Amino acid sequence: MGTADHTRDLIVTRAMALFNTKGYRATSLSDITKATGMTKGAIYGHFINKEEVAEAGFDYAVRKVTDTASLAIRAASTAPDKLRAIADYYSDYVLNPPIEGGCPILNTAVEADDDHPHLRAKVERFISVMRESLQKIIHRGIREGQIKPNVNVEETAVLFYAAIEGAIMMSRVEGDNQTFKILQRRLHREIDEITI
Amino acid sequence: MGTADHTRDLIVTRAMALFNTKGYRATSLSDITKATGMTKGAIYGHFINKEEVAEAGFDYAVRKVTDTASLAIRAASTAPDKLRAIADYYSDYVLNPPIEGGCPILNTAVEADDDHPHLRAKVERFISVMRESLQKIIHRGIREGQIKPNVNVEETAVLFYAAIEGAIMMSRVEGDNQTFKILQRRLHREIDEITI
DNA sequence: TAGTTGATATACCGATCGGTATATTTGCGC
DNA sequence: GCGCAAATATACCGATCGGTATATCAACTA
Repeated sequence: MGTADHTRDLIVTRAMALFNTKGYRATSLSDITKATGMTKGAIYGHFINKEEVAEAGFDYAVRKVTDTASLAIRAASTAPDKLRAIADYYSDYVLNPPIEGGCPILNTAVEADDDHPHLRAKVERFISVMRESLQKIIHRGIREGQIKPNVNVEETAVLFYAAIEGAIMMSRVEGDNQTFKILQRRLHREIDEITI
Repeated sequence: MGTADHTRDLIVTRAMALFNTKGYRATSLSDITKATGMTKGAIYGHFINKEEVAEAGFDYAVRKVTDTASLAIRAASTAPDKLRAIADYYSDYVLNPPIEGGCPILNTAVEADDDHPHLRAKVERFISVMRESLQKIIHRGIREGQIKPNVNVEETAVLFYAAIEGAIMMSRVEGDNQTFKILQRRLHREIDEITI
């Protein structure tokens, strides 16, 4: 305990790539054994069932998305620049997602909203965190005189994140990021308009 | 032939409700037999395999969404009113979707982008039609002096549809349409701003 | 009413599913 | 090197999967 369990990490990362590409339901235990080079015995030595692998996989995905995103956000100093950094981060994300298979939030949200209540709750929590992060950036921008004070913070945060996730869906179906690039330009324009 | 095949329609509509709720992969033939009250023999008398049921189901879903949406759009006379009608249509759509289980475009896009190339292509085609419809409305609004001529048509269409689909995803995960209502207000505000 | 045809029901197939019980291997304290 | 415990591998389970072959049924024609 406490020290890193490399086998468990290997299973989680490889399995999550499969879950995020094919879906949780469509990924079988034997898919995971092939991808990891391990056997069922090894996997069930670390997890009680497939569902636990899925939840650990989603936690790992959230950690990875959060880490890479907040790195990009922190690199920008002003609120408008942070918002631009988010739009740009997701623009790259479409074809080079941190987890193979696209956006794990979007994918998990769609697959888990009926079955898999634990996963659904985790997605809901992430979306809430994301919205609050966006709102904090905008609020701080207003407080520090970088963003116009009449901006509706809640609406802007929802518009940003909803549009980003929707455009990811569109771009992945289309197989390129042209659509996302169009949205990216529109978000930049939006940011310019609310910047003082 | 030529005349309506009620049995086939029954299978398609009941199956699509399942596909849209649980997913294509997670819906088994025996789920479909239970939902329709028919047996495998009847189903395979009308379809060569499960994939064909899925494609017929998606076609039906697209027809239904298109029909109900264009009804709402046509009821509005000016371009800004048509855009408002679309935002309002989808606001109701979140909790009372025309097909049980949410937005079939979003659900199918996420599930089909790796496997199911035919479904993926159908989704891509619908998204393209939707974008063009939005662009036509805006273009016509500009031509008829209802919408400001400096509006970027392509960007606005992508922003609208992406934000709507993203907000549907968010709202369904959250189990209510509060988030979509916020987006709806933001879209109305956007429409007001581009209206002459 | 007998025969025919298309629709539906039943019974069955091999494959694969998630999961488990048991065997084997690995690595470490001594 | 020995013994033990944890990690991993193997073999197997019942259930269910999509699909098919065959049997039964319903409706219509002659």
